[in-house]
Amino acid sequence: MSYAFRVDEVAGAIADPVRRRILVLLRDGRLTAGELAGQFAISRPAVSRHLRVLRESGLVRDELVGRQRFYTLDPEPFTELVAWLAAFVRPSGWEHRFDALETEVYRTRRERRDTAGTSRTSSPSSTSGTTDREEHSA
Amino acid sequence: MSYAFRVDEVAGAIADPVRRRILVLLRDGRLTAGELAGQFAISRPAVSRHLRVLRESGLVRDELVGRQRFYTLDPEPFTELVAWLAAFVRPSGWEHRFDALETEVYRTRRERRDTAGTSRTSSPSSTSGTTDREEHSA
DNA sequence: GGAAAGCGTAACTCACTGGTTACGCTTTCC
DNA sequence: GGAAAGCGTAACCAGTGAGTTACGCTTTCC
Repeated sequence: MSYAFRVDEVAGAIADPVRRRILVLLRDGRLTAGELAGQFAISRPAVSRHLRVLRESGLVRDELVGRQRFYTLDPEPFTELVAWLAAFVRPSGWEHRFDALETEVYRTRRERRDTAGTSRTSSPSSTSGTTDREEHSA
Repeated sequence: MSYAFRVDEVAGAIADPVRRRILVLLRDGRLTAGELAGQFAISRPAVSRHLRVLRESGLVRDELVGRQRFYTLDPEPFTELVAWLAAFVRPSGWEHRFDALETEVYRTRRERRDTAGTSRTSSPSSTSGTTDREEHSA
């Protein structure tokens, strides 16, 4: 028990390249909806909806300031997903170490708060690779 | 640079509840396609295609034995995804620790090999939750 | 050798997702 | 007060993804 409840939403949110790039952009500090949209070739409403998905999955938080809306990362869902993944990677007895990490993360999260940026540029990423199976095509 | 290349495929694969449950089932040891399909209410070909997605994302490996096909977990993509996620969670300077963990994981992975199971039962999981945003609906 | 078991694939349907344009609401500024 | 800025939402459309049934191939077993 414990983890693996919002995993569905969080994994789904992360599964999109645009949303992943939004998250990466937000890693350096908070940005407005307009600043984020400016980084993409797609329309502003499209980005707006991606932001909604990220909001609903809890990965970002929004704050309305005047007529602009600032978006910030919320590391908690990341932690949850990592926790779920850890069960597939841990050598058994891993979770203890993870919990320790989690504690530390929560601590330093506050320290990182209010470290806001304004406008920055970016660089695209994300590629794909092909796989071939062992026994399958043999 | 380093990680974040197969992230798209892996995240997409994990975003589906059926596939996640397959992974959970496989955590206790290898299972045949039929044994896996037997755990779901959906048709066998549907499960078969989920298995293909998991194969192509590298999360599982298959081995043909006679007329049955055994599926096994491959922890490596999990590790890659965790590495990508770590950048959002780490207190800075985290990656070193992660690399250490990764090393350890690879070591113990081999030890876990050949620990095959045959037939088991299961229990469903996965739920969802609603979120409400701070400033948004205010 | 032929029936049955075990799986994957093909063809098709239906729902969802991501994109676009049009629009409306709130805040700023002259 | 009215124009412009900043964003979200609605309505619509095309592509994708997950499910189904039908089918074909290989291996086992009598």
